[in-house]
Amino acid sequence: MESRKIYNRIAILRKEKSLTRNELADKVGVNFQTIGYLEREEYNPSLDLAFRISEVFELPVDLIFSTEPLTPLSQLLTKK
Amino acid sequence: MESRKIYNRIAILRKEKSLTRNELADKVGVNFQTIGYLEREEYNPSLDLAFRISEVFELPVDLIFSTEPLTPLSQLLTKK
DNA sequence: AATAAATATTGTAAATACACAACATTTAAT
DNA sequence: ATTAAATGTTGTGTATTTACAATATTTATT
Repeated sequence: MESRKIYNRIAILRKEKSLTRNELADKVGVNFQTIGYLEREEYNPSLDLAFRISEVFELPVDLIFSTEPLTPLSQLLTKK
Repeated sequence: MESRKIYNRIAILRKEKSLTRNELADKVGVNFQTIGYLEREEYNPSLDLAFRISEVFELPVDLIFSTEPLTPLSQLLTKK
């Protein structure tokens, strides 16, 4: 199908919680190197993995992942 | 990682719009048989495909897909 | 500056997603 | 009841996701 690249906020969200990739990987249930691949956006997560990450961060999938390059989360909070 | 099964509302949403699988497949940009696989939940879509479907239906990913078996959408609209 | 911890890179292998084809079955329309 | 359209089933092939290992590089800590 020629899959589009999906952008994500994993690295920022992980740092907000002061987690290492290893720690996040444990919570999510994947290899720590998989977190690396995702943060570098070298490949897209499966839908299940996206959901696992969304559960760990307690945020909807659409807030963490996007088909468009991501602006900093803080920017989303400003009035306009 | 042992991927969990993801449930979805594709069939209902498609029927609400009176689309055939072929028509939905065209909009989404996949083979019509892929829509079949997804509706039967025989495999999970990639994250990109989930986003494409979410774009076609103009609904967030989390409303269409879930790690839990899905209740009818109508039920979501009732007070309680 | 030396060390340790974290992250990046490269490579191999397995599982899953997706395309596509051919045929069977079900559903809808006349 | 026929026919046509839609959906299901089975199978093969390719691409992508993930695991894991080994080593290199970067960043933090002392």
